[in-house]
Formats: sequence, structure tokens, C-alpha cells
Amino acid sequence: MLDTDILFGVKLKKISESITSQIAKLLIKQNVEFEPRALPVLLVLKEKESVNINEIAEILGMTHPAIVQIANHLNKVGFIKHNKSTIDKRITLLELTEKGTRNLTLLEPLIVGIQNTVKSIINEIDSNLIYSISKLGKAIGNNILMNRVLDELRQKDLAEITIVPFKRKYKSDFKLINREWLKKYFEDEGLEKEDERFLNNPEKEIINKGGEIFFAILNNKVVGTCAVIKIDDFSFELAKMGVTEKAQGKQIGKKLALTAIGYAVDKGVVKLKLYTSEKLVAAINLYKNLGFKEKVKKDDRRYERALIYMELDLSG
Amino acid sequence: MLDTDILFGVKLKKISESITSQIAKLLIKQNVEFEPRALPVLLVLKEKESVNINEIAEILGMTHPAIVQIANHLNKVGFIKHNKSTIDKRITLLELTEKGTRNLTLLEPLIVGIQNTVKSIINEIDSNLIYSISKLGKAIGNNILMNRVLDELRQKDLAEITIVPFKRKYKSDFKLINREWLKKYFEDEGLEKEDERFLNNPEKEIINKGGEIFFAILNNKVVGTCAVIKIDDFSFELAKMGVTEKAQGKQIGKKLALTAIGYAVDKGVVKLKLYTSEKLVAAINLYKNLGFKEKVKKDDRRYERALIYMELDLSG
DNA sequence: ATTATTTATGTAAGTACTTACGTAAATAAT
DNA sequence: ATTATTTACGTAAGTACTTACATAAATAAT
Repeated sequence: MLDTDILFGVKLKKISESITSQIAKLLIKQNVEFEPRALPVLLVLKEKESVNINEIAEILGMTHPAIVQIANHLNKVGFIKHNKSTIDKRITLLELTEKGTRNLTLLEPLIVGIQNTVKSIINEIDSNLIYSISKLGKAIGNNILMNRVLDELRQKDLAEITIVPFKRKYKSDFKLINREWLKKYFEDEGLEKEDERFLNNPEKEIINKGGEIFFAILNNKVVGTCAVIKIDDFSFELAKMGVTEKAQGKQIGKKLALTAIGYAVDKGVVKLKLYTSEKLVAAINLYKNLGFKEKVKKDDRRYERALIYMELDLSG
Repeated sequence: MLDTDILFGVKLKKISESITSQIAKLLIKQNVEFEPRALPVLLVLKEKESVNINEIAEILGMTHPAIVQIANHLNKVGFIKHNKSTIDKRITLLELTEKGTRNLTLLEPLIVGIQNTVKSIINEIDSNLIYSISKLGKAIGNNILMNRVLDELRQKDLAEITIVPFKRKYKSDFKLINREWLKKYFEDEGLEKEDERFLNNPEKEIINKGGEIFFAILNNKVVGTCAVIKIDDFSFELAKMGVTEKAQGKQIGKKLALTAIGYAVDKGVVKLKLYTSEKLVAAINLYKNLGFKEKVKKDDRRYERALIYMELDLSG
């Protein structure tokens, strides 16, 4: 099933909509002359004699234009009147007219009925609910949700990683990072000729032939690389994917690979290939996660250690 | 302060809006190509491969046109594609494209971050909240709120009372109902001449002189009366307000009086007067509640027992 | 005393939905 | 086999807000 927490807001909205629309139906049944959405404003006015627009907006947690619109409507149907304050000429005071008061009095049994019913429905479920929702309202205001998410991402450095294409100044990083993991996993075997060729001449061997190299930048330092090498117009190879040990666990490999795939798609590539080793378990999982399928391919064994061949179909 | 229960829906809406807008800001910060409101649909599509429009609408509790609109947008930005089902040609199947999948994968850390943060904010407040809200959603659906309110009103007969103007067939009821309370409170004093005149000739004495009599009908029976007698073009008198004993406590007097006031307002009346007795405590409270003010008036003592004189100013 | 800033409102346009309605395909009823 | 009903979309228009912007009056800063 769907995770519900991220859709919690959607659920709240639906409940709110349901409550509002049912109250609206009740009001319409009573042939009220005002639009149902004006009820909250009327309730405020009933309590408070004479109130200005901003005050109502604050009490109801709405913006002032909403109150302006509702107030204009209520004025038009004769339920309230607008008075400019003499003390502060900017302030518009709203006040129930005799007609408004009279009609609200007529509605009193209905309002009490709604009041009681809402209260009892909620209490049947959870007597704390109103209080909890009130607390939630306060807890979630002022972009607190957003800021907490940003904090969490920042702690994992997830927000700070940028992926950029090849620049000459990254040439040495390209070599360094790839040597790091090649040594770690294949120390005994040493660097192969094929490796050396790409690591020493990335511009000549990759960029100028229509490929690209992407670099992951964290705090102004290169912490990962990933190359896309052109094979022909319809197939590219994903290669030289490496992330420095210190920066691992931040989804950098995934970001690099996704950028690379995006690049290939833009170039109209149909098939993205890659060669890897069964030693690189994490990498293989990532590739699988991205949709690469393992294939058997005997003819092309450029690297001794490259025991696994995978393909991603981009024709969809 | 304002009673919060009837505005519970408003509060829920505000919280929902706050959550939604903060998530939207986070998405915009990540430079996503799709409109934030499409996120819920994308999340469904991520879980479910290929889904039709109605299914998504149901999962998210939205109407199908909403999904149609979001789907059109997602199609335009290349995140999903539409496929017509071959089995049932009415059905439109939605499916993530490679681009959609790739971009969603990139968003995964953000989505997980939001997920965790929403969950922890809620748990800090009330670990039961998600469950309670879920129950509330089910409890309040299908117009249950509305029907319960209607039931409550019906039990009190509040919904069934109709107020109608004078018809000849109500003439005897007018006399009967007024005699009932006159006897109860002023038995020893007996009916005065003034009373007799109005009760025996309501048409001649009230209607034809520009006044009106209103009747409260409950289950096809008259259970209350209230007359408005014209004094001059600017002042009317409210009189002969009575509700049968059995029907009392249902706010019938209030409804009658409010209808009468409405009638007076329509006629352009500036002042509504009434005479009552200090014995009629409930009535006096009602009149005060409606805005009548007690005045001292010595010159006009048509009724011996009418010790109290009240006025309602309708010029506002 | 002037100028800058803030406040209170008003207006326009946008957003994210909804309801209402129409149509073609599928299913049920006769 | 026809006809009626239901289902699954699609489109148009409405609703209840919002954000963005403008303006006059009040207040604060220089």
C-alpha cells in the first residue's frame, strides 16, 4: 500500500472538505441567503460586535483578501455593514445588521446542532483529537516542516551535492578517484592498459569522441565521477563510476548515474551498456535498481576482471 | 473566544494547506519539472506500474477530473504516458516513462526526508494521531455528519416547524391558543374586552388594517401564533404571541417573533412595540434576546395587566 | 519636519480543486 | 437482439481560497 505519512496533508484536506460541504448542504437546506463559506465570518461577528478585516482573518487563520471577498458578499445580501474607523482611517469595521442578527438567531438551533454533532463524532473517535490537531497546527506553522526536512538533508549532505560536466581542472580528480577504487578492489591485478588510456586522456578518449564525464561536487571538492563513452549513435557505455570512500552512503553514485542516463537519453541513445565485476556488490545493486539487466556477452571481454555485463534499454 | 468545534474543518484545512505548501516549496527548491500537486499521483504510479485514472482518484480520495488534469500535465512534461487498455477501450492506463522514473529516483532522498519529518512531527504531538485521523475520515464520510445533525433537529422537531401567514382556516386556532395562555396566567382577571375584539375578529382588526398574523405549524397542526398590528406607517405592535404548552421548548416563539420582525422590516417599519406582563418571564427574556428594550410608558395602558412596555428599533 | 517603513485594505490573477455535464464503451435487463 | 443502465473518461465552468501587487494612512527613523 501507499505510505500514508507524506499524504497526511491530502487526507486532512479531504476530511475538511467533507465537513465543510456537509455543513454547506445543511445551510442550503435552510434556505439561507448567504454563501455557506461565509458562516465562519458570521460566527466571529456574532461574538464580537464590531471587528476589522485583519482581525477576522487572523482569528480564522485565513488571508485578508478572503475576508474582504466574503465581507463584500455579506454586505451585498444585507447581513453586515462596513464602517470606516474614525480613529484610524485605514481600518474597515464590520458589523452585523439587524437583518444579519435576525437571520443568525434563526440559524441558532442548526449551529448548535452542528456544534454538538461535530463534537460527539470527534469524541467517539479520540477525545484528545481537537487538542492534538490544535497543537499540530501550531507545530507545523512557520515552515517548520520544510526547515526540518532541509536540516535532515543537509546533515546527510544530500542537499549540497552538485553534479557538473567535465572541465579540464577536474582531470586529475578523475584519475585519482578511479585509481582509488581500482586499487582497493583489484590491487593484485594492477591497472590495465585500457584503464590507463582513459584515465590519462579523458578529453581525447571520452569527451572529444562524443561522450561526457560527470563530477559530483561536495563542499567544492570532487567526490565522485562517472563517464559516458560513446560506442555508436545508438549505444553508450557507462564507465569509470567512482565515489571517494569518505563521501560514500550519500546516494552520490545514484545521482551520477542518473545524470549520465539523462545525458544518454538526451543524445537519443537506445542502449546503455556497462561492464562491472562481481566484487562490486553495491554498484551492481545500484545498476539493477536503475533498471540495468544483466546479460551474457562472451565476445567482448576487454577487461579481464569485467565479469558482468549489463544493459539498460532506453527505447521506451 | 470562538467555539472551535464548528470551525474544526477550517482548522484542518489550514494545516493541510500548510503541509502542502511546505512540501511544494521543497520540490521547487529541487527544481522539479512537474507541478508540486502532482506528487501524490507520482507516488501512486511509482508503487503500481500501470494504473487507470479512476483507480488513482479512489486511492487519493480525489475526483477523477483532478487526476485527468494532473495526468495531462505529467504527460506534457514527459513524466508519464497514457495508454488505452485493449481489453476495455474506455480505460486509460497511466505509466511512468523512463524520464519520470529517473527523476523520481533522484527525488527519493527528499521524499524519504519529508516522510520521516512528517512522521516525527506527528509522533511528537500524539502517536495516535494518524490512526485517529484515518478513523475520522471514515466516520465523517457519506454525509454522516449532515444526517446526524438532521436527526438531532428532527428529534427536537426543530426542522419540521413551518411559519405561515394568516389563512381563514387558522382563525379558530388563533383564538384557542391565545385563550390557553391568557387563562393560565390571568385566569382570575378574565379576558379583557381588548383581547376579545382581536381574538374574535382577527381579519377585520389585524389583517385588513395592514397587519399580519403568523402561525407555527408542526405536524399539520397549529402550535403557535404571533400577530403584528399596524399602529401607523412607522410603528407596528407585536402581540398575541402564544405557543401551545405541548410544543414549548422548541424555539417556536423565537421563530414566530423573528418572522414577525422580518415582516415589519419589509414594511419599512422603524419601531416595533409590545406590551407584556412581568409574569411572562420566558417571553420577556426572548424579547430582550431579540433586541427589545424595556421602556417606561405611562400614557398608554390599554391592558391593565400589561405592566411592561418594550420597543425594538428597526431603523438601523 | 522629512523620509522611510509598516500596516490595513483592496484588486487582479492564479491554484487546486470541485460540480455538472457529455460521450463512448461495456454490462444488464427485457 | 435491443434497449436501458452503468462505467470511465473528458471538458467546461464554478468555488474558495491563495499569492502578488498597489495604495493610502499611520508610525518610526533620521
